[in-house]
Amino acid sequence: MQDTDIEIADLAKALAHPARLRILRLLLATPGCIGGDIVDAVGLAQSTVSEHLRILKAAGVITGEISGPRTCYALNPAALEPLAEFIGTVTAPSAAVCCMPDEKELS
Amino acid sequence: MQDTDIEIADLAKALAHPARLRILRLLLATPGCIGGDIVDAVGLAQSTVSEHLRILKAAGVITGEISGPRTCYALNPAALEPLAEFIGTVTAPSAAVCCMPDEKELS
DNA sequence: TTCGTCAATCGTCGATAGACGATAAATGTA
DNA sequence: TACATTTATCGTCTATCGACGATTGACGAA
Repeated sequence: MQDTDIEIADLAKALAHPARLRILRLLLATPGCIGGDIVDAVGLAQSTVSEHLRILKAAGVITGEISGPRTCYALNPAALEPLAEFIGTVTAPSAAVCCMPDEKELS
Repeated sequence: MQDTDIEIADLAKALAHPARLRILRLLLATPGCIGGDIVDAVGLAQSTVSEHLRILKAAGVITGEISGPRTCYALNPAALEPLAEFIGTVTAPSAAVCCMPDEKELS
């Protein structure tokens, strides 16, 4: 259980910064893959953005493969699974696996 | 969008520590509410646990009301909503609001 | 009132995170 | 080859995190 908790904590840590959330939103909104456009979008220094990308990549949330002179970043949503499961466990009182639009509104 | 991101980042930060995840699991597994039992369960110093509880409470993830000489902690799952929504947005490629067990396995 | 218990706060310490500029490495192009 | 572009890494600085012991405050019990 504590191994899992460390993994989940690391995932949460990867999401625990507005700049990284912004990067994920960018990758989500961009059909292809983007490289240095991220730097302009988040408004931080190139080295800082590179560090955030490294953290996200280390957590497995994104993938980055070198494509010529630039790097192609893409989302890897599956990596968030453990964290999503934990939150689901906490938010779902006891029942409701899925597909149960009962009195719990899901906005 | 960045206000929301800051809020989500703060929530993620609250989850970004194994001890805090452990506390949440304890609160989830405990029917009533518990006080200092948490200290024994997580195996850290009382002041350290109190600090973790303060962080969770500041994020709104738990509530703590004083009940006589001790404090009664309880989960507040609704506070995780923004984070859950973000993760849902990322993990759901584009369609599939819910109730669509297609080729994406949901373990 | 006095004591014991429980939780919060304070002060301190080392470790980590976050930001930046400067530099280096890789690659396509002139 | 030489150059421009793009990204990663390094070094440095400040701020925050995480842990602890010690102290304080609140409350019930003797």
